[in-house]
Parts: sequence; structure tokens; C-alpha cells
Amino acid sequence: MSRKPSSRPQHRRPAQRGESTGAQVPGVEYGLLEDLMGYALRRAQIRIYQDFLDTMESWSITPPRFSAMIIIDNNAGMKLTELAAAMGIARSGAVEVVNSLEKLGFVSRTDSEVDKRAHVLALTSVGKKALTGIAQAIQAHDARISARLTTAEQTELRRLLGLLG
Amino acid sequence: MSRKPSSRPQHRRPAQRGESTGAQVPGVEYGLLEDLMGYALRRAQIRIYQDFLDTMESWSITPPRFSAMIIIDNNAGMKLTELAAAMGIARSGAVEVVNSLEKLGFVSRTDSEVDKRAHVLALTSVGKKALTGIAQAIQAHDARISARLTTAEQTELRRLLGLLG
DNA sequence: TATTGTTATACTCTATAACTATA
DNA sequence: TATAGTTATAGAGTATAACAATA
Repeated sequence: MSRKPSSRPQHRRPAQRGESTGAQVPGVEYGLLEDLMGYALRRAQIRIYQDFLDTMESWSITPPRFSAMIIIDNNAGMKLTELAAAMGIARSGAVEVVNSLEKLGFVSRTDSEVDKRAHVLALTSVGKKALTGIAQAIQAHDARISARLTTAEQTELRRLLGLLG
Repeated sequence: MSRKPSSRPQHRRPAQRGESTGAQVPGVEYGLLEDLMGYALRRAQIRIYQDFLDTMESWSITPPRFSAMIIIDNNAGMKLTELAAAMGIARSGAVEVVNSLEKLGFVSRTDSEVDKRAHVLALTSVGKKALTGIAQAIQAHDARISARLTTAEQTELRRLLGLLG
């Protein structure tokens, strides 16, 4: 089965992780999966991730990029290796995140004064302005996904999630 | 910066998603992230995913592969398109999952009697035997991640997760 | 015309290892 | 020797679009 490479689509939506709804399909037996806490958590995250992506669509922001922006904004003078540690990812992964944020014009690398190997990360003015809007949208997203829980239930959910794992 | 392609390592651990611990690093400010339910959920999932991978390492099983095996086992005569719908992923993704499970010898495709386009999915005898061990290990994993919660708290957590999204 | 399975393509996220420049 | 940033490579998971065979 072959296809013409020349007819490749130009306006495809970016293929991101988690386009599925996280809902169960009626008539399908899920067996053991129904009993697993890990599966319940995974389904919830898939549902929420979709809303996150929809929320961030116009900004080209993904969860790791968002985390990186927030962490850079809250830790002045941070180096790339420190960002990687803070995010719990490899240095090479942090390079990719910073590359993409730099390409979007949100983050800058500046040569460190004290260590010629290191780059100091910072949000650009464009990045700072964008983060204001992004943070607002994310907070609205977070409120939306938590809307069916009372304040007490939200507190309890946080506590129980903290105990997991 | 170039490198010698001939010196490529041969015994690297497969790079899977979620090698990070999901823990926060002391001394780092996480700002808004601390307040987000979505971030709390994400961190819990990262922690748990690591234990899942460690548990499944000897079986080469990942969450989607595990879900697929359970669903195929519980829905006799299922077609690939139905599996994709049940898992909430694209057909092309289901092809990949089934390919990998077929390569492991756990799943078989059989020509459908009633629809010459379709293949009927089934666990092989090897797959059935493997699933017994896998399911046991996963149930132990699930008990492990839930161990710090009482039974009542586990029930409550499930309920609250169901309300999310 | 519509559906089924497949392939081609592309993108994100993650990893390990090796490399260069610097400490 | 060790660290900081980068690049090369790899693999899993996801997507859209097009295609051949069949319904």
C-alpha cells in the first residue's frame, strides 16, 4: 500500500498525546481495568489533558512547556541543568523544551557572568506577557475540571493524590 | 558538535516516557503549579507510571499494551476498529499496539468469517498465560501504590477522580 | 459511498551516551 | 576529573490523511 508523498496535507492539527476522551465505551467489557486505581487515574488524566490542549491550542503550549515557563519565572537566574532537575527530566529534554520556548519567543538564554559554560534562563517580555494570559487560561481550565467537586472535596482529592504512589 | 556514529551504545535501557520521579525539588519555587489540581494529578501519575514500568519491565508491557490485552481478553471476536474505539485511540494507533503484541507472541489476527476486510483479535495461549502473570503483577502494583490509603479513602479517591474532568 | 486495516508522515516527550568547552 | 550545554540516536505514543480491499 503506497501513497503519493506530494499529496501530503499542509494544515493538519499537531498530533499531540492524548486526543482520546478517556471515556469508557458502552458494550465493551473492561474487566480488571475497572478495579485498578492506576487506570482510574489514567482515565481522569486523559480527559483533563484534552481540555488542557484545547485551552492552550492558540499558544502552542504543552504541559512540560507550561511547567518550564512557570518554573523559570519563579526562579530567577536558573540554569538549564537546574530546570531539568526541577522538572525531573534529563538535561537533553530540558534543551528541547527551552529550544521550543525560545522559538516561540517566550524564553531567552543569556551567557552566565560567573560560569562561561552556563546559560541563564529567563522569560522574555513577550514570554511574561504571554504567561499572564496562559496562567489565566490554565486557572480557568483547572477550575473547570474541578467544577463538580466542592471545595472540601478538592482539598481531600489533593490529599489523597499526595498519598498515592 | 559532532559525534562518531560508530560508537553508539548497544545496551541502553529503552527510553520510555516518565522516567522522572514526580517529586518536587527542595529550594525550587513551583509558583502557580502548586495550586493546580491538574498538576497534582500529573505528578501522581508520573510517580505511579515509574512503578508500572518497573513492574512490567520483564514483560515489555506498557499501559496501552496492557489495556489492549485486557480488553481483547474480555471481548471475544473483537475487531481492530472496535479495539481502537474501546481504547479511545486512532485506528492507526491500534495497529501499532496490536503489531507490538503480535511481535511479543501475545495476540493473533485471524481473518473474519463474516467480513473479509476485518481481522478478529484474540490472545494466543502464550498471551493468555502471560496475562495471568501480568495481571497478578499489576494488581500487586496497584495495591502498592494505594497502600497508604485506607479502603474508605481508596473508594473516595475513585469517586472524586470520576467527578474530575 | 462507507468501512476496515494499513501505511506514510509528523510531532511530543522521554531517555542514554558521547561530545565540546569550561570549571 | 567533573560539570554545563548540546547533539545524535532511539523508542513509545499519539495524530491525520490517503490508500486498497471489501461491504
